[in-house]
Amino acid sequence: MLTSSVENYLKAIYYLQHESGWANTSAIADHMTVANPSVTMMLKRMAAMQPPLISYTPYEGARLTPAGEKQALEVIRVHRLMETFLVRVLGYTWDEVHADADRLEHASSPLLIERISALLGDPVRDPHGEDIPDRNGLLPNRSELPLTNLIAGQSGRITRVAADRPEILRYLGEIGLNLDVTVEVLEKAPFEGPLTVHSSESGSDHALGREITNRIFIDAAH
Amino acid sequence: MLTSSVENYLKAIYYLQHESGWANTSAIADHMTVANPSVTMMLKRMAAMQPPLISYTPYEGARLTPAGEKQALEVIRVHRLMETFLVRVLGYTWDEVHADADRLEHASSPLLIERISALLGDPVRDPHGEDIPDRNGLLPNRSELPLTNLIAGQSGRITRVAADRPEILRYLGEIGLNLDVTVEVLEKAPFEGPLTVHSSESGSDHALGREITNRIFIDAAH
DNA sequence: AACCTTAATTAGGATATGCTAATATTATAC
DNA sequence: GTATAATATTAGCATATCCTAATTAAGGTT
Repeated sequence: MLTSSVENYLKAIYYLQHESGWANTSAIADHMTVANPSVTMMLKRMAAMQPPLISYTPYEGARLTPAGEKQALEVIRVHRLMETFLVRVLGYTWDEVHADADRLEHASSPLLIERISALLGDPVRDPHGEDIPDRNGLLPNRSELPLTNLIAGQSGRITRVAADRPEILRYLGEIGLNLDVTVEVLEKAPFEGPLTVHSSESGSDHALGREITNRIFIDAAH
Repeated sequence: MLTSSVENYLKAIYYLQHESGWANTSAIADHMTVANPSVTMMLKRMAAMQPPLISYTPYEGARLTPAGEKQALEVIRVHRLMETFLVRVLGYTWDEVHADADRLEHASSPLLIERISALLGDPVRDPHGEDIPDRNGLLPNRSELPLTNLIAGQSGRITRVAADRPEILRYLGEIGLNLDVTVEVLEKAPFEGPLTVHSSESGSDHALGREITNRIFIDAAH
């Protein structure tokens, strides 16, 4: 069985690899709030495991092997199931779930995971709209685009909010930007400036910087 | 914050102290399936903590300080809440809960604990009939006696089953010896021999050794 | 092509937890 | 009251994970 630490590295590498195709030492260190040498050590260990979880090229970085990706998807499945459970069963808000899910994900037996999934009706989306891998690690293909990509006058349904900081999630919830809400872009300031959007839920308008609108995703199926 | 390891030692010391008034090195080592020297080391560390969790006398053993007892009761509270949750919400049987609760108890935030307790209606008894300490670590006083102490012809309600091994719990469940079931002692063999008991739940009779009947408790309020 | 910057690695150490083998202490038995 | 058995501790070592400081490698500049 993998240690929690290894599971956390797997998650980090998975995310970085899916953002930029490659996970280098500093990026992992940043993502995990850990010093660089700790990452180097761990990458070597993970590459030396039987079977190897990553392939590692010094001075370049790491990529998940198929075995590593399978494990990473399992951890992500549990994390997202836990977040869903915390919101749906225990009444957490979407900004409260992350830290607790992070701990629970390392303390879950296969039985617990199955029971939680069944209790929730085998959910496919967590409280932030992230896909929940199924038992086999399969993710649905979705078509969505960042809110930033809409032009003024366009509107769409929020399918995912990939904000990492709880404060941002709380703020978005407060101004009515929740999952499945329809938003309309009223104005898009030039020079990479903010977007002014209207929430159908709250009925109010708000200006949002692009660091945020890049992380709010809209159904592209229209 | 305490590590899981320290939390486990606290639990072990608490149990041993309540069984025999004192927790010595070997007993702790046995209870935790760990080598003796590991225990000695840990006891020293726990006695040196600020505030000390135990008082430790070399070659004698350990006792919880008030601070240690408070922490131990908190861990036990979480453990028993988790067991209750696993049974009531996730449909575990009483023999399946222990290992999972053992891991979850170390991964629970204060918020999680409060929410679970509230969801369950602040339960006071876990699936084995063990008392759940309240938020302040207080335990109700109960009057109960081991099934062994009944004489032939007496009957009573099962209030607690302190069997540690899951196989025993499973067996007891199968023959209808569950919490709150009324049992009658039909026969009590001499020379510390087995008791033959009748379960009102299953309607069947079974002979049980005293290692088991010592761990089944009956309401003494009658 | 030598130089500099940035990023990554190695060197050396710390902490928490476990182990086995060797030693010391306490308790028991004559 | 000494010898022995049972129990506990110390010594020495291992692993997983983290750290800081020093060194090395890679990539871009002149």
